[in-house]
Amino acid sequence: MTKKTKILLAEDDENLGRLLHTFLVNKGFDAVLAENGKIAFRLFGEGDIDFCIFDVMMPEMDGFTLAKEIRETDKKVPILFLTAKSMKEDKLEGFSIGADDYLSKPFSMEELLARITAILRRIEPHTHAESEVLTIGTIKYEPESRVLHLSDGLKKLTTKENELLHLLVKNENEILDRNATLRLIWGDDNYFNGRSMDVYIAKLRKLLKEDPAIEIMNVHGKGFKLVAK
Amino acid sequence: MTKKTKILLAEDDENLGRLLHTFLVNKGFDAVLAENGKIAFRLFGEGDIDFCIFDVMMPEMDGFTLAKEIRETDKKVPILFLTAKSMKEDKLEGFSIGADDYLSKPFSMEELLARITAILRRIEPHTHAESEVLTIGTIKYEPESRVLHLSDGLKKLTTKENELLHLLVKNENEILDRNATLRLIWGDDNYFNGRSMDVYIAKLRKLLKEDPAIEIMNVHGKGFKLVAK
DNA sequence: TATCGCTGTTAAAAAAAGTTAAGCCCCAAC
DNA sequence: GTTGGGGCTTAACTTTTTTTAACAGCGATA
Repeated sequence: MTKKTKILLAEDDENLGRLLHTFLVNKGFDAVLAENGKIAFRLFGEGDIDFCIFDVMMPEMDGFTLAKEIRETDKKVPILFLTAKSMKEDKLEGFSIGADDYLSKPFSMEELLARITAILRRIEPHTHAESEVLTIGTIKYEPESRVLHLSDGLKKLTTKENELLHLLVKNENEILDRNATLRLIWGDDNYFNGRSMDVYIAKLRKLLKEDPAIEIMNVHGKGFKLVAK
Repeated sequence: MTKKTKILLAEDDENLGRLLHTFLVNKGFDAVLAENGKIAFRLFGEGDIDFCIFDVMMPEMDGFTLAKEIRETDKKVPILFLTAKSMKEDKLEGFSIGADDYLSKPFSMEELLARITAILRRIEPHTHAESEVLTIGTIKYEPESRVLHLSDGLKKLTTKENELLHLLVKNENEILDRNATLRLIWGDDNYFNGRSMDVYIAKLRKLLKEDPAIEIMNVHGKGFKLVAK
């Protein structure tokens, strides 16, 4: 049994939001509805989102800004924008951010479904995570169940350990921006959260120490980078 | 080891061109710089180009004409345009030709890099990890893991040491422009960053001292040049 | 050769990150 | 309601990395 595709839906119009949510759940998706961009960003940080549908115009944080923030730490998750009308400017801006598709209101539910399935089909099959098992060097890691397979048994990670490690692994060999990570996991990139993050980096290094090929390296003033030779 | 992505860069502004070229090479791409559209077109005919970045306004042959010519024989190679300012007309014309993205000057290097990787991700599943081992004289150097193999053991380089050395090695026997390097690594070519760079040059000289054939020589008023006799 | 800007070098200061432990808060068990 | 443990944050201290300062030497140019 494969895991359901989890869709993050950001729509401020209450009626449309509920309608979409119900439709998606009916079609077999696991959908979460956020009423504005800020809430959506927080939800993205928590859950394991497979797909995004963002209304462009929303209060608090618009769809484009939201997408930009998310792209700081996740370069792959598909994003589909909903625009109020056929706006060429918006389309251009959206595609440059890394949008996967567009839908101009009004649209039919069937059309939306067609776009979603089309995007999901052309993405690597393993991307819709079905209790995925990742590999860090020689160590197995299951982000869903927050378990690390160490030589002396299983290690159950805490929420923060898991969120940080998952981000590092997803961005393997790339710099994980310090402030973007803080905003995503801690909600704010202030000094103390930064120190907290450093403490977690130390924890993770200790856990991953058993494979000497794994290194969480610091990039001074920028962030951290996970490399496994 | 995977083949590097070869980028054709057409930019008539010499400073920007070199900066872009250096940046792209530093980021692990195989980049070729053309100073106008005609030269770029000839280069495209010779090498097998994986990616194009064209300035819209250039002498001899502008970016759009160049793209049209190339699209005659190649419908797939990604093309990213650089526009002088946010020009809506140009954007529309470019997309109709088959542009993949746009960037309006001024833009940040990081933004450019983000766009390129976003497009490459769409085109083909791409492998980023390539653990290259470079050689400076008799000294082995691994820029990815920031390690220098010295006679008295491994030396882990700091972020800045590594960035600077990597640039020097990639430009071996060529002058590494002082200001371009400063903008690339330090983000700004002001006086203090310049002094900081000089300090790092001194550090690197000390590290590489064990091979007398290696020299980081100064080119007064221009920059530095790494030579290994 | 006098001068001024550029570079070489070392040391001190400042900023960022590594580490360990103490403190706090929430929640569940008693 | 109290207690205790787990998880996270804050604190304190250390180390590393980077920047700034200070001074000496060098190079081009008048």
